[in-house]
Amino acid sequence: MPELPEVETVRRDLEQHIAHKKITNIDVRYPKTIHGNVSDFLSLKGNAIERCERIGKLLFFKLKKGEQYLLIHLKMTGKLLYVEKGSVSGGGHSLSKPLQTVDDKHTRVIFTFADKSLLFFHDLRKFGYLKLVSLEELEKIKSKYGIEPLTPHFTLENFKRALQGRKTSVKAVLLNQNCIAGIGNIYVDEICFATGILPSRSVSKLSAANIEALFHACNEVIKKAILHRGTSFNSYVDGQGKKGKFESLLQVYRRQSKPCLVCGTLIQKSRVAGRGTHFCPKGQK
DNA sequence: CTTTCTGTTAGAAA
DNA sequence: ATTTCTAACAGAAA
Repeated sequence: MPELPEVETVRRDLEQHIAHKKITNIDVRYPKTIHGNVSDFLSLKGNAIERCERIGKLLFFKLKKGEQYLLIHLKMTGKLLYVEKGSVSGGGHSLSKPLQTVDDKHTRVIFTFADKSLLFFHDLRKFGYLKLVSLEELEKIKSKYGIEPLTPHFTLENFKRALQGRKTSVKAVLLNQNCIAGIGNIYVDEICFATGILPSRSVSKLSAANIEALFHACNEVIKKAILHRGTSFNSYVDGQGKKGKFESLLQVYRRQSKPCLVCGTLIQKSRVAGRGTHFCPKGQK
């Protein structure tokens, strides 16, 4: 679930549910999920979450005390699930719908808040991490991120600059978080499809019009995906059990061997920038 | 059974 | 400096 629209959806939900809550307990089931010193991490007990923020695909919670920040990266399979007080106990039926998404086996960390609500960090593949950092460390991390769609810095001028002098493919640049932040493998294919540009095309061979089209498609595709709460294959489910709705709106991703929704030509799949890549051989050049 | 693939990215190798 | 490849891990699919 982990591209910008999905992480933003999670951020908004968490902001609603856990902002201003005091952390009363932390259960670290899998210590390697915590980057840095685990004992230091446990010092979060007694602190409170002030607000939930995000840059690119990285979530971070500002803490009330100590100018500290809790970074959370979901990587491939990380999920954050908020569960209301009472929903989790007993193994009952009526109130336990969220429980179905919290299979205990892959739960790595559990936060308990003062009102007895819970936040589960669940991560099958164990690539995701939680890390406590200072403001200084946070700023250093943020400074490495490229421009992000739908933010004030994401201007056509800056977009051109981000692509300037690159010798690699369009796909590699759009996936490079240091150039452009937040785009992952699903949306990069969707953006390329929307612009009629092959993901494998060299950035150096793009026309001015191509660059402008890509710039607009980044904003439009990401905006639309956020509107639909992202794409869920098996991923994000909120406290009410709602999944993302963008999957049915995907134009090319995972549509190999199916007819192009524009021209009917069969969508092809290949490997570009080391990733599975979907495109229409007729509509994309 | 084995092999390949999967939404990410840090770090090594080229 | 930039680009490409691999490893980290688990499980589904072929």
